[in-house]
Amino acid sequence: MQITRKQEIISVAAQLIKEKGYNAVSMRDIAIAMDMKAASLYNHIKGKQEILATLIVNVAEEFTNGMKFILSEDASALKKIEKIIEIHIDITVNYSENIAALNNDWMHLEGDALKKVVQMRDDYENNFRSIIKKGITEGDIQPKHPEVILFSILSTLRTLYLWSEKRGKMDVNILKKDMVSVLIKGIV
Amino acid sequence: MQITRKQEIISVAAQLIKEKGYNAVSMRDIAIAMDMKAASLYNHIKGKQEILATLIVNVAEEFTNGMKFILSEDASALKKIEKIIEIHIDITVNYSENIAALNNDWMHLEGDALKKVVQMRDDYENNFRSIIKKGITEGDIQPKHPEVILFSILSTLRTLYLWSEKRGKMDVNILKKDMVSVLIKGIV
DNA sequence: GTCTATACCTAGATAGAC
DNA sequence: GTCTATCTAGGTATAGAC
Repeated sequence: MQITRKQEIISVAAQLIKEKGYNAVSMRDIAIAMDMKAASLYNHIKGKQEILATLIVNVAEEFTNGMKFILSEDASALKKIEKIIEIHIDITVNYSENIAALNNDWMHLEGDALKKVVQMRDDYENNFRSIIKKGITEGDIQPKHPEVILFSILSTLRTLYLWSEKRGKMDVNILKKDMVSVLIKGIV
Repeated sequence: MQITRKQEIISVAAQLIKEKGYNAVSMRDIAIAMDMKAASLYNHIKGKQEILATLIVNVAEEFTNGMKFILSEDASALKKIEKIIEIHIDITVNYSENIAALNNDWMHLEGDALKKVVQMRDDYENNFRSIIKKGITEGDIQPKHPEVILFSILSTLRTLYLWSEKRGKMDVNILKKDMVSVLIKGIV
């Protein structure tokens, strides 16, 4: 698997989009970072939208596949939540720029890509919510409002990408262990 | 305190910026939402930057004042963290659009406003970090990596604004109670 | 205080030479 | 595959009439 010029462009663009947001990055900015002219980009990609759609759909599918795997396993609700946390950390390590785009620029997607991503996101949240509710009825999880639990865990996991710089300083497995502990058992 | 036309413009712009982001909202968009022409906006504001700076600096100062109050109080680290959670919820209820701008568009600030906001943010995080560390040395808080604790709580609190629509369905005090419980004691 | 008109710039994208 | 040149649309902002 060698890197194509197209992948290179998308990768360079991803960095810029993570830092400034989709609308603040121009095709000329991307071209400068690639050391070429903006017009030349169009020999490799159809347009700016294709970059955004590729970044977001790719990582959204990672999460969807991860959730599919978790649902297929026979485990307690609590174990499944732990697994969700670990999957988020793993995906964040490999796709931090894509996650930034997914979090911050999904609303700038157009057409079918927008519909698809919104649908995947809804499905993901619904599956997560069901696992939490199951954990509550089974007595493994505190009977707090499920939305509060869902939201507090998910908001932490979704913004993990902001840590991608600091990540080098901390081993991924230690991060997983501490993060699982803090999110599940709290801090006291 | 009657609402000036300037405040009205900033308020209308804040809604749009929350939904689409600063760079995706044009002066023409704001003018249409105000039912006037773009040129007329300039009789009330200096430019688009002023809108962003007002939104972000105002809410950043709320957090700074909240933290100042907490630091002045004589309470345990754990009580102070509870208070921080409550303050975030209170500010989110009143400034959800401003928080969206602070979270997503702070990097589009220019000049002194940018410097000021970044400084306030750093100070806030440092104060929060110190409280967590104090709680750990005093034995009130689990000896997990302080950055993990800081990050997991703060990321949840910072994205609370995404709940502003659902908020109506849930009483603020119940939300506070559950959120404090989930973030402090965990979910098990 | 709002309007029309417009200046000036930068955006995404295409055409066609090399 | 990359370039120069260019098109068209839309951006922020100003000038000046009313």
